Amino acid sequence: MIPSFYDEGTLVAVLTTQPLDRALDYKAPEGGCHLGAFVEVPLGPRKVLGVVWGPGKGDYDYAKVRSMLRVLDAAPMRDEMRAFLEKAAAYTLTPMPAMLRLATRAPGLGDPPSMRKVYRRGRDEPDRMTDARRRVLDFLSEYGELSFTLKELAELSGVTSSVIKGLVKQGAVAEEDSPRDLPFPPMDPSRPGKELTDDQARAAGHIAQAVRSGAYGTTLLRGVTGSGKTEVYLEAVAACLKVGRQALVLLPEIALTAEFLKRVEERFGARPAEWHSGATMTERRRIWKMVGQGQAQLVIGARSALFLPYQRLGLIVVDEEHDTSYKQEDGVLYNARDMAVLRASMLGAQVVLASATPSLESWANAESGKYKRLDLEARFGPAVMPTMRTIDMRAEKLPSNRWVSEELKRAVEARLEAGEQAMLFLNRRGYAPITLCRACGHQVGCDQCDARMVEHRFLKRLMCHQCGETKPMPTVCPACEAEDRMAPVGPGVERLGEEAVELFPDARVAVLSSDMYGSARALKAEIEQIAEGGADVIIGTQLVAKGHNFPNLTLVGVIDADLGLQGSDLRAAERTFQLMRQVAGRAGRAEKPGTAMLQTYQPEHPVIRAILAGDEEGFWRAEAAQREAAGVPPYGRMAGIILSGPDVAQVFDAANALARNAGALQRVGAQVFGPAPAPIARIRGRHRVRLLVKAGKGVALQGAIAQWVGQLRLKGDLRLAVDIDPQSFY
DNA sequence: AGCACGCCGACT
DNA sequence: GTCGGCGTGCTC
Repeated sequence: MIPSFYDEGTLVAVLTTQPLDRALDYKAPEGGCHLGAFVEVPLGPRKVLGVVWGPGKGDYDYAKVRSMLRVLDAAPMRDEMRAFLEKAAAYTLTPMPAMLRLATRAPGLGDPPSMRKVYRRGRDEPDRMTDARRRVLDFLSEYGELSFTLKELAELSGVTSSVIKGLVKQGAVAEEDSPRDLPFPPMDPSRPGKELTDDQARAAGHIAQAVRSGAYGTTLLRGVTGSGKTEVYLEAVAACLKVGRQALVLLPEIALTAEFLKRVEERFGARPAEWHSGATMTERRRIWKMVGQGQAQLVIGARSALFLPYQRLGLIVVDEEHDTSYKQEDGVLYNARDMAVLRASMLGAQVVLASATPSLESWANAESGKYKRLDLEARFGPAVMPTMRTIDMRAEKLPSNRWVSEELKRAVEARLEAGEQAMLFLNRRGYAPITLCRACGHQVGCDQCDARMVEHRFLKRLMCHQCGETKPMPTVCPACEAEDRMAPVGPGVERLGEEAVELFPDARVAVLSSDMYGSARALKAEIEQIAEGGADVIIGTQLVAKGHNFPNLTLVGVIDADLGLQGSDLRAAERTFQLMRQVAGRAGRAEKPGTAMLQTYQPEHPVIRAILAGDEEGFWRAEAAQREAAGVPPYGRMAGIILSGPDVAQVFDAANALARNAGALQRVGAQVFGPAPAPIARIRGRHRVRLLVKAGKGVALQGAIAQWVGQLRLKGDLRLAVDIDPQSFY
């Protein structure tokens, strides 16, 4: 049993956020410290953040052991959280300090509560009354005990701050210190939610019951768009709040919309804590501290909200669980969906994985009985699903630089006449994916990466989608120096927008792409404005497929349904299936029935056929059989090892050396493939080489990999990253 | 991550 | 002779 308190001078192991490979011993400070305490410790000439991780190891020259500087003013990290971080680190092969950094992503963690001055009605009357003074006092009387900041009060009562200062001096206005980080308003789980259908009520009841049991469990909640998934899991949230535990709803970053938050606020009568990348430092600190004190009952957030210091978490909802953005692709490589299940299992909490189109992993876990599965029927019966059909592009004779088939064009025109919205979906940002020299055939590439530069006419530049590098559009070919022969080839959403303007001259055309708006906030505002009728034809990329409601949208045209079917990615078919289903689900979400048209060169492809037939189970079964036969996830295990460095030969040498000495892997029956250039062989000037590891389902892969890569001494600027359960094969 | 130490080439 | 490049190792 580890003691939970250490007296002054005791030897204690402290884990810091510095990239050291283990915890360091320190002496407990004056007044002692708790296990899990957030502390400041000296490290060389610096002061760094750390957490008391356990008793000291005592294997370091005692004379050199230094004393901790201070215990920070934050609730100590709970045993459960420390154990979770350790397990997550072991699973993802992430060094502990990097793991700890994920859990301390809030500024001013150790600062004493930040205070600010607030003002309310004081006891005394001013010696002389003036118009301005009257306005201030009337305003304050009206709001009773409420207090305001100086700026608020001055603005709201229409005076300058000097008037208020004057009143403070005379005691007519009271000035007080109040903590800047306020608790979140309590949620009211007993407010009535939306009325549920029998089907929904049954599903909600199941999950609520599980939440009340206080045990771990995972439920896959499957339901098409409009089937009321959100209402159902909000009932589970209500049940969780009622038993006094905290709840977390994870969403893909882009789905964290004002519309969604409004629904939550309506359900619980107050705004939850919102944790997302756009949050200010002040907001982050407030959420981190309040979650830790149990004064934020409900958190709605993107994947990193999983690492907040919850005190008594009872439920984690992972909405759109199949979404690829749950997999962090740089830095710490973790899948928030899997980590949510891990954390819940350690806490005795429930997980709800919600999706219209679950990932094959979750589908298989439900099949095998690891997860419970609940299916929701569409609220208004099957009629709400759009009519879907393919347009065989092999039969189309489109002029060059045209991508909208005659049939799709006519369908859009029909919607415009009916005063409804149509969407053209193309998963390619920018104007044209290729910029080609008509004289010599040269394609403009990025100087730093092995990727083609994509023309963004909106930005008036070429952009590399790997590293974000931009350069001006060349007028002279960089290879053969021919003048004015550079031409855009292929469609991007911007170019499709131009075509739409020509095809539908009277329609208002809007192009929605993540790079066309300065901020996520501006983009969301634009999407909402369009959903309310601000455009007739919507041209969009991937991001429009994510959970936005367009009530007047009745037609979706998928310009290139084949994008993503090809390629070496083992999840390509699954992705295309999910994306097509979701895009199709955009149409006819409200009362109006919708149509989805898929332009394809492969109308016979099994994925396209499964989409058309609406035969989801059939698709999953076929895909599962294929993966099982190939021994790939979820029926086998995979890991990627990416070595990168500035010198190709050096990177390859290291990768070859690693591949040759794979004894640790062979002993567990795992296979190594490669080295091969990673699909994107160069990013930001660094060459990337990849090894793929494939193993059977029961293999203890992490241990073997750790042992294997541990033998490699990385020289110079060489980096090695292990990606357990790689999602993207790029 | 920072920062010091130290071992080789270009300069005063 | 000595200044400074950045490869290597250490921080309790």
